[in-house]
Amino acid sequence: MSRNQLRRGAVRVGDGDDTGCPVLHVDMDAFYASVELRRRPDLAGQPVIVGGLGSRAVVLSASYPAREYGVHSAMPMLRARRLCPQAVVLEPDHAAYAEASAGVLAVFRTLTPLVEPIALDEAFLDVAGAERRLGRPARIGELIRARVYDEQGITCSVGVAATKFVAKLASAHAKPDGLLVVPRDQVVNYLHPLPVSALWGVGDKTEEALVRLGLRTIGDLAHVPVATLKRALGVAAGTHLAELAWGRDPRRVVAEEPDRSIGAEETFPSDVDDPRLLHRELLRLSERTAARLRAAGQVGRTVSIKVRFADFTTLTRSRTLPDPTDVAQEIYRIARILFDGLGLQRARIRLVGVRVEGLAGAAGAFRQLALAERAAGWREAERAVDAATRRFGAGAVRPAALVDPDP
DNA sequence: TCTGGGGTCCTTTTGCCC
DNA sequence: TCTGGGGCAAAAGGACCC
Repeated sequence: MSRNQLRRGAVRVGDGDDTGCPVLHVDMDAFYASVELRRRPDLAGQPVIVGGLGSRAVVLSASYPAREYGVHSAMPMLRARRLCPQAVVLEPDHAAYAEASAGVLAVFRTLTPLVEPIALDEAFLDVAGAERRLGRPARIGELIRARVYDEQGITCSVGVAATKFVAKLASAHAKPDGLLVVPRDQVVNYLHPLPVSALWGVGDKTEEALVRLGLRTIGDLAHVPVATLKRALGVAAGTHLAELAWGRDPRRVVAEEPDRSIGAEETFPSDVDDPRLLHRELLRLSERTAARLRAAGQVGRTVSIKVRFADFTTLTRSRTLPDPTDVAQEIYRIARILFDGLGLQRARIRLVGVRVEGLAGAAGAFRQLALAERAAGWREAERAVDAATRRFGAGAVRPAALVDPDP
C-alpha cells in the first residue's frame, strides 16, 4: 500500500512538463508544529501553536487547524491566543527541530550533493545530475516527499521549476503536502497574475512603494520601464525585481555557503534602564556569541552591538579590530566601549544584541597571527570551559574569570 | 496588534588617502 | 597651502527572509 493513499491533503502530482526544470524547493509543512505532533499524536487535527510563553513572544509555527483562525508565524502570541483560545500552546524545542532538519537534509543528500539549506525547514536542490539515476525532477520530488514522510513522519511540499524563485513560489502554492511543477513555457503566465508581494524580496515597504506607482501584480511590474523601478527601489532591487518578473533568476543552487556573521540578542521581558543589568546582558551575549564562534571554528574582526528602545527604534554600532577573535572577553570589551559610547541616560531599552562579522576560519587565522598574549590567555581559558561544558553539561563550569569585573 | 531571534544584502554616509 | 575629487573601507541604517 502506498503511503500516498494514507495521506490527506492535496497531492497535486506534477502533471506539467518538467523538462528543463532541475530546481526543487522543498518546504516542510508547519515544521515546528509538525515535529511536535509526532510526539503528541493525540493533538492531531487540533489547533497547535509553537511559541514562547512570555508576554512578548511571537508564534514560531502554527498547525493548519490553528491557521484557520488566522494564526500565523511571527504574530504576537497574545494576539494568537485571542484569535484561538482553545489552541494548545507548546514551547519550542530547538534541539528536536535541528535533529529533524538534519534527518531531512540527509535524505536530500542521498539524492544529490547540490543541496542548499535556506532554514531548518527548507532547502533548494539541483537534481539535473540525478535524472539518469532517479528519473525526472517531478518524480524525484515525489520520492523526497515519500522518504521524508517515512523517515521523519512529517509532510513537506515541493516546487519544481527552472529557477529558484519560481520553485519557491511553486512549493508555497503546493502546500500543504503537495507538489507543483511550473513548466518552463508556463512561467510568465504563472507569474503575471500574482500580487507583487509574492516576489521574493518584496516586503511591506517595497509593496507600498510599488502600489504607489500603481503596480499591483507581477505583470504590472514586468511592463514598467526598469528605470522607473530603479528610481523607486534602488539599482539592485529594481534590476533584480524586473528580472524576476519575467521569470529570469540567474542564482544557482550552491551547497554550503560559509556564515558571514554570528551573534546573539535578547528582548527583555520588560524594558530595562539599569546600566548594570544591560552590561551583564552584553557579557552573557558576548559569551554565547564567542562559544558559538569557537564551536564553528570561526573568528571575526568586526564586533557590533544592537540596541532597541522602548519605542522600537533601533541603532547599531560597530568596531573593527586589528586581529580577529573568538574570545568572549575581547568581544565584551568592545561591546562595552560601543555601548558606553552611546552615552545613554537611563533610556528604556527592550533589546540588546552582540554580533561578530567578517568571519574567517580559525585555523588559518591563528596560523598567520601572533596573537596578543592577553587574548591568547583568555582563548585558552575559554577553550577549557568549552571542553568542560561538553563533558559535564552547560552551566557546570562557571569560571570566576568570566564574571563581569564591573557589573 | 504591537511586534523574537537568527541571519543576509543593499544603500548611504563618513573618514581617510592620494 | 588650500581645495577637489576619486577610490576605498568602515560604519550605520534599514528592508527583508524564515
